[in-house]
Amino acid sequence: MLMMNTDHAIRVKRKVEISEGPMDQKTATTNTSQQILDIAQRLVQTRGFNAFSYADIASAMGISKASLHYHFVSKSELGVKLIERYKTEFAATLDEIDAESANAAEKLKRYVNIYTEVLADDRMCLCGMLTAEFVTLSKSMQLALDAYFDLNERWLARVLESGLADRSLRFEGSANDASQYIVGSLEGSMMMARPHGGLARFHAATRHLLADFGI
Amino acid sequence: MLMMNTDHAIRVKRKVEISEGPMDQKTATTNTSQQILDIAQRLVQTRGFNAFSYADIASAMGISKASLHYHFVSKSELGVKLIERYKTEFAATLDEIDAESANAAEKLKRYVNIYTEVLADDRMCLCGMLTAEFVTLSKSMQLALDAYFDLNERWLARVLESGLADRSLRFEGSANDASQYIVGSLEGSMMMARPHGGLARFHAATRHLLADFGI
DNA sequence: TAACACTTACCTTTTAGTAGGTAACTTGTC
DNA sequence: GACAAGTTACCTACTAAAAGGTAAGTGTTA
Repeated sequence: MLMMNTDHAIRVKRKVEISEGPMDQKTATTNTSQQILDIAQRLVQTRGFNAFSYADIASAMGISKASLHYHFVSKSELGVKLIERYKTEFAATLDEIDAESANAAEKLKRYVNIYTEVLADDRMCLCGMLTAEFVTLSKSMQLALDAYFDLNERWLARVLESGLADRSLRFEGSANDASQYIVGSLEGSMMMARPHGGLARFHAATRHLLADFGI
Repeated sequence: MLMMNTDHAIRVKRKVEISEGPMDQKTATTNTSQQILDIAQRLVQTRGFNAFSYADIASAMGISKASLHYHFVSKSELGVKLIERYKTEFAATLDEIDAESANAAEKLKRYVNIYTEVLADDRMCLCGMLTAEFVTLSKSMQLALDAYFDLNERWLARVLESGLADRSLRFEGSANDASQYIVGSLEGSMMMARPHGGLARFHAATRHLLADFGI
């Protein structure tokens, strides 16, 4: 059995964080780390966390496995960073949507569109994929995932409540239940569509879902 | 990278199928094979196909890994048998529902209830879990999965059409699209509920979904 | 005697992770 | 401005454990 990824591999070596070092060195570090995250993310989104290895990333980047361990001590740490980066980007997009949308209905449509674009790139939602593997992940990855979905569902619930107020949305039951229903539906439709039906299937599903909220 | 499970390990040894052998021996074989499938199924439903090994099953059953290979030559073959058995059981349940239900709405409610019971046992749908891992599975497992979902969606589409006729269901769009929407929603809600929200979350989701079909 | 349902004892490959080293660069001190 | 000391971002070479799988044998049963 792939045991739960341990968290006790606490980083002892020097940090690679943003320092007062000169610009080009900092950028170099950032680039490599970001590139590792980019490749790892695509692997998780297409294959899952338990179906890729450091060797895959190493060969894709043309560097050694040991270098990967320099940037991310353990696979579990890499996983946590992956989720946190994804969440941060997501939060920024949600802020953008909040700033630019005329009403709640438009916000919801744009939210759904985030998923559509991920699927159009032939990927599963990072955190949806990880949720399927949840029990096999380290505690720290599980906590990071919880935080990601809390963010999503709290944002959605706020949008839904404001949709009742501005009369751009219609639905029954609590905004909390509805937001969880939306996330579940989108993740599931995405997961099913990737191997069977593709974007067309997903579009049909989102039309159905949005219609259910009066859009 | 965990490579796609190869299918070229064609079974050369004697088959373990239902034969003209004496009853108790046949039963013994069947029992062991079924027990292997039972344990493997629970492992896939809780952890995923890429997160368990023959060693896990062996230790759970108290037999050797080699014995498992006697019953199922490769992990891929075990996977295919798992999906086929699941599909057969599912088909039998759908027949039962067809035979016993007064109208389409009742059929749909009982269909949803199948998922609820799986989740109540703390499992994900076998085929939903495998769908998340789809691209990492062998061609033969992928084909078996396709067949499973075809069965589901065709049955659902028939129920939905008859629901329009007997006026027990209401929905917009094609029955095909709607049936795919239902499957996606259920799989996704189930996947999300297992680590976060549990049965209560899933119940809220199914209430929402069924309401969407006029129930 | 032949099939069945197992066993022990291996095999190869892959896994995550470690030890120790090095070249290039930055930094602080004189 | 020279130079030692430290930092960064890598490397080769390794490890132990686990993965899926195989070869060859054994006891039981019909």
